[in-house]
Amino acid sequence: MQITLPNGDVRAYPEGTTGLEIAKSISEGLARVSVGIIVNGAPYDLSRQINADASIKIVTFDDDEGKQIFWHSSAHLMAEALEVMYPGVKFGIGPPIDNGFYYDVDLPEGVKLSVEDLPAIETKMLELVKRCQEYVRREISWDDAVAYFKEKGDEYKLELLDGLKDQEITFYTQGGFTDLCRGTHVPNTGMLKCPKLLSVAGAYWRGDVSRKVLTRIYGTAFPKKALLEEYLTQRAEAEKRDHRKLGKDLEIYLITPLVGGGLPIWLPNGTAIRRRLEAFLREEQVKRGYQEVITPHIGNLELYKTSGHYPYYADSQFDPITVEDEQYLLKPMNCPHHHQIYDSKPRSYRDLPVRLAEFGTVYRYEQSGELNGLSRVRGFTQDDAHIYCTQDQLKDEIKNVVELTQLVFSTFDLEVSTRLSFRDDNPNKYGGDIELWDRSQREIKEAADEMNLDYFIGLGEAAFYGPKIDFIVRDAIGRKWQLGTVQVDYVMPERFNLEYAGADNTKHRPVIIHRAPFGSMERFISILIEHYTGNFPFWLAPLQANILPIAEAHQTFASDIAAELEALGIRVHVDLRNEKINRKIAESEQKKVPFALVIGSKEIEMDSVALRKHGEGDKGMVTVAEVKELFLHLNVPGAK
RNA sequence: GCCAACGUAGCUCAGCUGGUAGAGCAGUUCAUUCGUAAUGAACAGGUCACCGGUUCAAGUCCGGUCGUUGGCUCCA
Repeated sequence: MQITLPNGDVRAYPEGTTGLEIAKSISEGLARVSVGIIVNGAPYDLSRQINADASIKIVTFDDDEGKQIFWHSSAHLMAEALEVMYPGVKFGIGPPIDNGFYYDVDLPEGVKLSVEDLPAIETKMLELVKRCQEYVRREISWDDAVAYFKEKGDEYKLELLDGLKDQEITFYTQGGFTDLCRGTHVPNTGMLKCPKLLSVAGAYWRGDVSRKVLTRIYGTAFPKKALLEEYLTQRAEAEKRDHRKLGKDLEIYLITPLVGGGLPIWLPNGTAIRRRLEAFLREEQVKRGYQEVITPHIGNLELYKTSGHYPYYADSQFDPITVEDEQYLLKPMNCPHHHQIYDSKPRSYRDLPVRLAEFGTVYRYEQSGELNGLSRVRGFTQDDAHIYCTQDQLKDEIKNVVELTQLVFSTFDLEVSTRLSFRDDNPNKYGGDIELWDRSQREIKEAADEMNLDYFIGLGEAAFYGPKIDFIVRDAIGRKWQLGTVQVDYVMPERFNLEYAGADNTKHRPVIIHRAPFGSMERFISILIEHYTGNFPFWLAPLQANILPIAEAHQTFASDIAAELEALGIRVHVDLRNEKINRKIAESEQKKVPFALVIGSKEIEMDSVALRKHGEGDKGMVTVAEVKELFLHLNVPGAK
């Protein structure tokens, strides 16, 4: 048979040759590190025979597919260790994930597992690694598979088998452990040299709140110790970037139990950053024809009944407040208020698009277990806007807001992934006509294609009133967060009976675009803190320069320079403390202030400052005029 | 909300198998007037998250509450 290699070479092998034999024929070294083989796009075990012409790719841990195989096998290895240590343990699912694997297990009655138990399990895993047990694949009939797990008493695997009738069932066995598994696996446990178990968590069986909570054990594994150590170091480094730590160190925000969980208080430094961001976006919005509005923090419940948000999202709203027999809701979103503004006077097609923007603070009841620093809170401010336009204007308007969103992300050099969030086929989750949905999804996709967006489609991720384009980033420890969003809405115009007079002198429905480039100021800033490791660019830094006189004799000159810079709108501080210059510099660096201006007798003589850039050190003497020029140049959004 | 872990001074942390709380930094005061990452000394600072229980004795053991963290579920 003819085997085509990734580089295009075609080689002849006898029928029934295994992946491992092909690997060996290429090189012994490759055979030693390969974990699987992709045959015509499908992953195969190396031990499995190939019986027809095929294109193949041998994968190692260095390939993404290889990592998945490696970690999936590691999950089985951990399962085997658990079965030895906790006889009677039952297994749910144990897949590979981004940086490792997990296995959901139901431990025997009375057994509780905590992180302290993980080292012992690791030790057992290492013992199994040393045995170099082969992973043996076996095709089995559905009935035999059911019989096996009935005998074993594992109702979770039986439930999984229920969903696999009429499909090929495979078992994998390594050592004494057999699992229902599609594969693929590494040849033997000996390859999984450096396993590391990381954490324990509860997880509902099949993600269903009404079902049993299983114990989920997270782990990872590497073929070399150096790789494991590198990974662990990276994790430790990432923790230092955590916005909750830096937010405290740099006095950006505060959360106190007395105010309430998820209700961040913006400290002066955080407020400075936030105001700069707002000013940046305001300016861009003015250029693009937005009008700014302000709406109250509560609204009559009827408003949200009209919009459909209540009771649709009742579970995640604070309970209504009753005032003089009327019920009010703490504002969970700004849109209905803006619709009232649109509807407050007759609109002509000549007025459209109407673009209403607001930094609007909203309140949502998030479950206590979900609260997370600034990323997930109960009170937050959206950089919200609603664009009311005609059908003809829609696609251009989508493009405009996507362009604005991209400007925002590029200004901060943020790497985002773009998701087109469409509906799935669960009719209960969505409102409005299916034709309108199809139309808006089509329009979003066309706009995205015409803009050459690099996107993926998320089915079931749409809002109840329409599809979205969502921009997603990762935080320091790899969790994904949605930031910006662009949403097309045909439902609210109907619900609020919004109209405009067309050129034909009849009433028409506008289309609404909801959009928020930052998403929430809180979450966006949490990401920025981590993205910059707290080293904010000059234009955003709460304090932009520390002015450091060396001794008392230099204080007047230092204060004069401070006043000159402040007059230019630069945020400076003069360190008049009776401290040595070394300490003043050290503290300025620790607080991550972009510049320090050291002032001594030499500088005064030359009408200069000694410029020190954060993280880079002494830049030498620079005249006061040059400093002003530099700072003004750096003090604009996106400047570097 | 659910599962698990954690909660000691403003911050970072120590406190062995229960015997009555300790360090560094920050703060205050004094001395020092200093040239590119922390000058020295003294002082002050804690109902050991909160409530209850066991015990002669609880920061330490047990239970509950609150909060935080890692996940799950949810996210307009």
